[in-house]
Amino acid sequence: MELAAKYSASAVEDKWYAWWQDHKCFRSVPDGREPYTIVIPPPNVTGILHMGHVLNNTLNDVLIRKARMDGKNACWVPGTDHASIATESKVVAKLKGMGISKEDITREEFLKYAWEWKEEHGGIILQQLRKLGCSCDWDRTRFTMEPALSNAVINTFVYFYKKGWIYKGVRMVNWDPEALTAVSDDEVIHKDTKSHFYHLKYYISDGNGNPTDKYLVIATTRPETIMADAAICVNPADERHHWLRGKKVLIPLINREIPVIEDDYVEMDFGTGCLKVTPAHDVHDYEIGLRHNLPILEIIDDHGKLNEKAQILVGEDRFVARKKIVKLLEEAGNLLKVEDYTSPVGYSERTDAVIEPKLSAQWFLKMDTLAKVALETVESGRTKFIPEKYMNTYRHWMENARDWCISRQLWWGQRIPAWYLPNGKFVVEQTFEAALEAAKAIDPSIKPEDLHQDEDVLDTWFSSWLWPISVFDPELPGNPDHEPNEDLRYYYPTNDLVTGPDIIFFWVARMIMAGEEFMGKEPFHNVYFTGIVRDKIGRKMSKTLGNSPNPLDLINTYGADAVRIGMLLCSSAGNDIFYDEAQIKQGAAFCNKIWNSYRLIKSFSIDEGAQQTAAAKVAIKWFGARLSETVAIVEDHYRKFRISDALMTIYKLFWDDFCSWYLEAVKPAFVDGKAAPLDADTVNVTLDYFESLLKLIHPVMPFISEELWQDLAPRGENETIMYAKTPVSKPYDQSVLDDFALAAEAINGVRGVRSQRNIAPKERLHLMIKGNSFPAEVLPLVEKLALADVEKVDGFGDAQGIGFLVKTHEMMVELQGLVNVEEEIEKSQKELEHLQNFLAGVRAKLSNERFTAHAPEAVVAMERKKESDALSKIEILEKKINQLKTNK
RNA sequence: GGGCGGUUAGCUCAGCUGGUUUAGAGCACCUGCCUUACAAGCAGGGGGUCACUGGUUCGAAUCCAGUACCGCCCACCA
Repeated sequence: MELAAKYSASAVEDKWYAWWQDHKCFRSVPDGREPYTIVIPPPNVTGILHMGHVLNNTLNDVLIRKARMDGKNACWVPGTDHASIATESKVVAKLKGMGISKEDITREEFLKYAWEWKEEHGGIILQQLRKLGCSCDWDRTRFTMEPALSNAVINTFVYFYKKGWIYKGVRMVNWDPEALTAVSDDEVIHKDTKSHFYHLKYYISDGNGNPTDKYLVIATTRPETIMADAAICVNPADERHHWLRGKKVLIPLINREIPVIEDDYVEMDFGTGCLKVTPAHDVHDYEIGLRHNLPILEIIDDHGKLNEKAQILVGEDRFVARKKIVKLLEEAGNLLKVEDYTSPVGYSERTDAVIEPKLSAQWFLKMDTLAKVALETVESGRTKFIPEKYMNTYRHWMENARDWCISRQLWWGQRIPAWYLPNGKFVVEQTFEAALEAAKAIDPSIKPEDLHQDEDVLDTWFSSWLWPISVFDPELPGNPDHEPNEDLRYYYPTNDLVTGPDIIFFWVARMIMAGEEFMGKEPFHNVYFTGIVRDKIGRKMSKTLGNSPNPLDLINTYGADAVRIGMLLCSSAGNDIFYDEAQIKQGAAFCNKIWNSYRLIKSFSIDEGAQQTAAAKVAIKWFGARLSETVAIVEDHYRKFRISDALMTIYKLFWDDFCSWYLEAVKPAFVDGKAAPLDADTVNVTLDYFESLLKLIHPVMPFISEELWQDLAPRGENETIMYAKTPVSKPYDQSVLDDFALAAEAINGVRGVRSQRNIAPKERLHLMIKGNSFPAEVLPLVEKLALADVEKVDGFGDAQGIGFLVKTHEMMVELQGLVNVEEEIEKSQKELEHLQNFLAGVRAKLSNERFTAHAPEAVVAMERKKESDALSKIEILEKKINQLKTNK
């Protein structure tokens, strides 16, 4: 293979991804090996890849590839989520564009459009994941609304219904007037919203529906709902309002008479102490209404518009109505004052519409037992959260979990398997046939056409909570008699789940509930929470802000490996990611570095007769130890899910240790303008080291590592780095590392002199090392990399030069006639001063009896070592300064 | 309103079961180099009283308390 000077990713990446797929490298089937399993957090089926996906799936892919190279049977199950609200709203929008309103077509027609949309856009994101390099077992691709998984959802519903945990009830729910559906409490986002506090006069009725001149004042943020008032409520202990007992008041503008009631709920010192009670449009008012048997009058319709029961402003949107009614109230003299007021208002997570509390019949799943069990799963440590801080959040939610509203007034999703009889009773069964039979048991005269299925579908999360089970064996959930199939037995529980903390309740908690309920076992051992990807200035990436780059563009420009590196570099667990393209550029630069180091290695030629240089020998010994040391560190990082640190450790090993030190040490000299051949051992060891590095980096940079690994040596037809074994850390000699560190410091010293004195890199220098204690075996390395003749001397005599200390080894680069002695003295004096200060600090510590008495021996010994080291350095410096002064 | 987490170099973060040469990394920055693997590079260099205040301790970035900001989660006082 001819290698260009620059690495170009795109051809390489497409080639190897296709090769991996052709060779079934991602495929996993149960066997005798230990399994390692991840299920993908299923992206929305019609979604497109965004930076959050890139982060998440890169992490997943790193983990799965690492496990694969560790010899495990790695299985990453991909798939998509039908995402009921998100997808339905996209389809509704598309139909709107075609001039079709959802209300004008039938459920069947709508679903036809929806499936068409799904076929058209579905799975795009899975194609995009391939560009990223994700090694999913595509043969296992699942979709939450495919027949088998839908069936699992229905079974689950019936199972819980028959267990008595699912019930239908009329409740105040969170109504999204835009999506026209109820949403769960968790899908409501409370945002502090500026509004006004309107103080309104309600006149006391004379008993015949006519106003007297007495009035009370209420304060409300929602004057448009006064027409639905059922009472005015005060706290029974509030003496200010005792005169109102038994009185009736008139609703402004419409003059409907309502009673004054008393309830502890009312805060005396909030507002005016008088609360207007509107049971149909406020949760708390609804509760009060129940306690006091108040009538419920709904004046806002599903679209958030006032209906005819409002009597006035009929057909107006609730916010328009608010403005208009304020004017009307003012004209009528009922508006006392208006205050600015900020209060939390609920918004729909999906549509951002202001949630309207609305009374409606919904299906609920009881949470008490499920939550209790799922809390124990995490508290016992059977499932660990990384970072741990999410435990607290989780516990709090689990301890306060409210019943889960699982019905949605949508069409895209699994339809609730409840069938109503004409008399209003209903039956819950898996199929229509079973429902008919059950119905006949209630009323033998029932005919098929008498049964009417519930119009609602189930919450998306009611299907995705089964994901870690249903992707393997959809028959199991809700089917207690079913024996788990081989896949489920082998792959479940999965190992790690990588996901965002924003869906800890929606998804993570509920998967744990379902896992415990149906499998009696946690669905995963570790949950790694990523941060949220933000832009450089900390804003959440969003389509509307337009601050989200298209990952595919980035992959095309920089390559998938570079994009992966860029995302990982700044992603410590649980911290938000501040995305910056510069990091991806850094990734691309790293690819190029790797590429070019390989170009160098490839250019090595072997001469069987050549002797291994002493420098090469030292370097080989050192890098072997360094590799082992680093591999151990990397393994530790992986164990702790510190992926970003693992990457940085490998990055530095590759760039600094291997390229800047090792390769510089072994690379051939130039003779007659040509690189001299090397001995076989050096070349072979270098190839070995390089291969180890490729294997280390492969989980993070799958493409370039495969490309170079394939070229590095002849490979078999089906061989791939994907299944090569992770390098292992072997025992190593610490003194080898220490000696090398000394050599490196000496080399840096010489380079520093060069830099200060502007001495050309190719000019050979003379380095003198005083005494004989400097390790002799690393001297050849110093000679080569410092480009200096190294000489051990007893003393520098009257040689002139620039001196420096490496630990306690005194060295001098001889520069006859080029040295300013004054400067040298000054420099040494400065260093001496610094050391003396340091020594003073150490001695202060050591002379403190309480320190020597209390501190552990090792710590005291360390301080003594510091003291003696400093002393000997000081001695050397003092002598040197004297010498310089004498020579002057 | 309740809870959780954070505040360390220009930026992003390590370090936090207290002591390892008077604080580390990557990027950015500055200086000099197109030196036959790589200018997406090489060599050298500058930069932080570890948010603030107090406490515990022989010793605190690290433990405790308080303060100030920042972020997140939960919670519909109308």
